[in-house]
Amino acid sequence: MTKGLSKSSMVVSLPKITANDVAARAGVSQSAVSRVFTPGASVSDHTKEKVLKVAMEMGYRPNSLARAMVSGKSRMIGLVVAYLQNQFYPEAIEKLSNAFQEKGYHLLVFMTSKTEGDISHVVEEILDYQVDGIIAASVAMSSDLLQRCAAAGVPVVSFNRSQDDESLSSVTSENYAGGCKIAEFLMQTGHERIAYIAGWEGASTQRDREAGFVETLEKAGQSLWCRGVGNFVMDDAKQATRAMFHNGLDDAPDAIFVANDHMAFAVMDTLRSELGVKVPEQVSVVGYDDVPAASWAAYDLTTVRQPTNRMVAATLDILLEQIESENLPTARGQQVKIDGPLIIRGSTRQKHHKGCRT
Amino acid sequence: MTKGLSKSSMVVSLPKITANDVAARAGVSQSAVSRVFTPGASVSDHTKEKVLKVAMEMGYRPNSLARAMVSGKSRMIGLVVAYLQNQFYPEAIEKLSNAFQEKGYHLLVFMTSKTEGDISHVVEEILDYQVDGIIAASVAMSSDLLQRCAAAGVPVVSFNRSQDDESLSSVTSENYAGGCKIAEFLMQTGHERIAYIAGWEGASTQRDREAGFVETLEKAGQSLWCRGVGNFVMDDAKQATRAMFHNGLDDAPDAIFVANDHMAFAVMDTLRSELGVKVPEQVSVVGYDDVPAASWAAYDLTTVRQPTNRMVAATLDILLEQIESENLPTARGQQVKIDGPLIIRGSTRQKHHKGCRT
DNA sequence: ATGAAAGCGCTAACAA
DNA sequence: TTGTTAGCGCTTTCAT
Repeated sequence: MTKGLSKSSMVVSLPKITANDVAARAGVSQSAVSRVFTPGASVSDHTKEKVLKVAMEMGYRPNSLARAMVSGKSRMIGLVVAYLQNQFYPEAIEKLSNAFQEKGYHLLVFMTSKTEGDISHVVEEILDYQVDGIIAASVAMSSDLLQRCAAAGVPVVSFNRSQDDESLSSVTSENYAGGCKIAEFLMQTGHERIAYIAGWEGASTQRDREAGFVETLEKAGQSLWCRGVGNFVMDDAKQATRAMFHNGLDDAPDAIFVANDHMAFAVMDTLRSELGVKVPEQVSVVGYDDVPAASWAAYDLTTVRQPTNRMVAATLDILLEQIESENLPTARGQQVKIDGPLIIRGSTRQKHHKGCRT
Repeated sequence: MTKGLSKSSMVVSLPKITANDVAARAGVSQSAVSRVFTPGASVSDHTKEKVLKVAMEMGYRPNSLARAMVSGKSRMIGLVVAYLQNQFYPEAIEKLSNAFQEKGYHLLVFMTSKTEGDISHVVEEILDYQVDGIIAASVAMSSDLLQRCAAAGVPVVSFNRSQDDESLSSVTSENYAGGCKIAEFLMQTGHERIAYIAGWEGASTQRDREAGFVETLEKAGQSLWCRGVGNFVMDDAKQATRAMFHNGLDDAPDAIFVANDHMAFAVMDTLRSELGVKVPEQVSVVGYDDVPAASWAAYDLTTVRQPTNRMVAATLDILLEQIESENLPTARGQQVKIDGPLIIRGSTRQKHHKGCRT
């Protein structure tokens, strides 16, 4: 034990084993050791064996940071995310993390508020860590931020948000089409006073869902009965719901499309427990995302599924392709939109019940 | 633009600005630049200003990895986590991430399954990244794994799991006391056939909650009416619920304590929608955690709150103290247990209704 | 196939 | 206060 005394006085001896130590004990050069741990390198089976044996004995593992420094690849992906209350994000993070882990990458997580300044601050910090790529989950990247990332040679994918900026790659579901599907379904099932509760109006997902929804309604000669804003948070959604039923059922909607499931739960709670309105008998509710809770019996929510698996796969593809091709960040990003099905459950009534609103 | 041509042929010119570049332009030494960006270093206001100005112009930011290499501090914390479906974890992660971020640390996330082998694999990978500390959220760290971490000088805190191993620091709520509180409450409110649905039996939280619960019951001369195992997952909890009501209400419990909220939701869903059993009129349900959904009107679940804020604060304290004190990992860890209140809501009946089980 | 040597970008003595 | 000088642990030419 005493032989391990570190040179810096006599404090502790935490034997950080380096490639050098292994090399010495194995009787080879340090570069030989490096090559043994470098996938496609040229080493004889003999040295490989020898080195591996010694390395095992000494508990040696290559230092990722040192490797990152010299190779320029940290095998870390920065994930920027704002809000984990909405179940959609934990689910996505879990899948993203697993997918990237399988490829030897790991996620460095950065929480941020939605304020512009905070985001840019966070992105700077991310870049400091020399991440190989960035996933911006539901946060808006300003153009200058994208510039900074491009300048640093770090590809960015926007997850569950798109942007006009054509240089930004993004992965979303077909939000416009999803909105259409819901409108069609509600009209087919005989709803005549169809309302919408919007998410945060700065979000592309919100805009696209609403556009598809409203335009489909109008194309069929039906216009939106009323509209509220929930900003993707429960409290605002509740407020919007109360406003819609302010005069009881008389001029209230007979169907509400809520811009995401998370708010839809709050809407249903308010309807049933606070206002005493029956779902779906008196009003149908539709959400968006198909988060796990949407299928829980207490809500049994009709919704459009966001296919997280495929969204994650697309994100992985885009990012890895850009990372692995040595090319400069192409000025053109990919905009991937993935179609998701309407999942019909019990929060919407199925039949046409004209005037049947006891 | 042409002046930026990189030496390596004529591919791209991604001008990675280094401290050297800044130094050159500012007419100072590279170490001067370093000092400007090192909190407690000695630099004259004059050079500081000059350097800062040039750095700004060139868009220079210190490379965290290089800094980590030489300083031995990466300012990254490895977070190992297994399961994000349970809302408790996203909430905890969000708070942990924010708390550490404020202190200049960031979380490197590693998802893992609960299998022993997978965990050790993941921990090795974490260590490769030279993290300054590890948070194990609801994953069991074997003794040899702890050894490895200790050997690497990396402190570990177990979050929401404790362990007999005294060398491991852990942060949990007062699970035993929580179990007691629930037993007392259920007895006070006149329940006489009290059941328990367990979590995964390998978890300390599960064991402690059950022990407190059952022992309190027994101390009052009441024994557990029946018991099922839900393993902390919804499907198993549903199965356990069905088993308990297999013969209708005759020999069924009049109260169920479910080891966490996540399972309690599944239990309530099964009870109400599948078995047609009324909550709380026919059976009271209690959970544990007080995750956001527990307060949603659809569940309105009586539960014991795990004080995440304080648990996170404790985790931060323990980890930072160990990181910042240069001491060798003390063989003794801290076991912090934080008390949480019983939150009484509508999933339990309040009054004694002997025999009133219509 | 292997070793020697040159850094990656930075911090931390050590002088001056 | 400042510049000079060593490295941190590794990958990667370049010789051999």
